[in-house]
Amino acid sequence: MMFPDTAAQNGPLNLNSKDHAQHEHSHGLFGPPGLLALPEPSSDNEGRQIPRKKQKRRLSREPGEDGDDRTREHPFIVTEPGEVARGKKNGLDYLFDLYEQCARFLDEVQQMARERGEKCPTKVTNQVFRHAKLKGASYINKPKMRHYVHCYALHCLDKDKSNFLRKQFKERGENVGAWRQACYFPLVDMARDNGWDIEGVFVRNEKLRIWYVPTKLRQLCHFEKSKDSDSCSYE
Amino acid sequence: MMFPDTAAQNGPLNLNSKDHAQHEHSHGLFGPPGLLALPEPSSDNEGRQIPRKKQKRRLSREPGEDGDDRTREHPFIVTEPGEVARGKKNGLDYLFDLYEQCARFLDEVQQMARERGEKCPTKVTNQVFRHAKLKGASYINKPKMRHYVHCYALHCLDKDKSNFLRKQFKERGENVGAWRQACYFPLVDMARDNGWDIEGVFVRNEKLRIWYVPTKLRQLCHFEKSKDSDSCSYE
DNA sequence: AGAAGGACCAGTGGTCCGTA
DNA sequence: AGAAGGACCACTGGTCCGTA
Repeated sequence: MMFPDTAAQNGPLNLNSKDHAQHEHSHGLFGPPGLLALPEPSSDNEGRQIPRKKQKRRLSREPGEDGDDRTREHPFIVTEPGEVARGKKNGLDYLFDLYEQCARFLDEVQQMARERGEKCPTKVTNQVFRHAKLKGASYINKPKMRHYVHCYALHCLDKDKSNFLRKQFKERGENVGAWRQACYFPLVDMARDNGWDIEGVFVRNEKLRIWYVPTKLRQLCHFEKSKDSDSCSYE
Repeated sequence: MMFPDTAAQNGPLNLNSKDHAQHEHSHGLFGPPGLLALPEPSSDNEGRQIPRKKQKRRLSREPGEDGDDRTREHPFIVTEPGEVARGKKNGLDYLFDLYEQCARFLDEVQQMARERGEKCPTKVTNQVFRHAKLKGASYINKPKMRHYVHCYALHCLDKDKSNFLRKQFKERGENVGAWRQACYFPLVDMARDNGWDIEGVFVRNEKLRIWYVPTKLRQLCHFEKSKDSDSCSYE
């Protein structure tokens, strides 16, 4: 498949450093203008638009459209480690595996960026989610992954506590939302033990490094911290 | 000056962790909903909008407006180290000082972010430029700073070569644009010496770390690299 | 002509809320 | 009701080009 308009018509690719090895700064730099002109980047840049005109998003599906009928993912339920969710449900091991998949997709995006000399993301960005979708992982999406990041964080940072929490909440018959809320608190404790540097807690962990610290978690840490120092000043 | 609408009406600040110190996970977590509700962040967030409705930018100044007549900064000329530009010109020492000022403004922004528990920028972002303007440094702006980043980079990474280039280009009577172009090549050489990791070259330098690698420089490195490996495969 | 910077814009991080 | 995720939006990084 060819797109003549994008494939051809690159500006002059005269990087002009054939004599770049010669001594000092005589890089043929004083030639004609257009000297440092660079060709367009490869252009098949992971589905990103080539610019020109904001696109309109279509609103909800018209009834009567063909519709490839992508049904939603099954909701998560609280499962203990190793337990497979039965019925139209997904378990937490599966949830955490999604995070590992994202890490792999990020690796691929980084690899591609490096090959192309483009800036290389260090985090799971929109680009990574786009790439995942393109690679067929349609079950991965940004709101979901962001929603449970801190649960994954606990899983990475203290597997025992994470596993214990899962068992506990499963026994009590709590729903996913309750378990998710509960995951914040052990993390706040860990932040306290690390001088309230929750960012650092994330960055220092090999697997967590690539995930943004969730706003709510950062705020929780902030308020706990100010409470701590308040009571301190009354001692 | 008070803005009652923004200052009052914060949501319920029931972080509700008064019993946070008690054993294990009984953090009062099973109380009423709204439990993890957090108050609005401090809101005087460096001129950022409080959301709701995209704002229109005014186009160029109507003739006949009062106009505080902020004239443009004087253009830069190539000066040698220590030389003060005369006439309506600015010298390169002044240019480089602008970068140091930005670093200080970034420090301030980081300090504020940490106090407020907000995410803390590691680079000179829009927020930093906004802060600089707010603090009266109206002579600092993003396009200018981005334009000369690689010149500052050379100044940071190899002061001798940078100074030499300045003297050389001043002698030859070259204009700022020519000097600016010339600054790319020593940097490409440095990238080569560092396995083409220009990102790393920036990040490893204390002062450069906070500046984004300019697109053009990254591209230059990329094309030089592919040229190198091409000729290598023919040996 | 050479240069400074207001203004623009594709895309991002973040998350609300119509949906199932 | 609880949960999944399309869609939205303030803002960002990036830089063009009307301006002086």
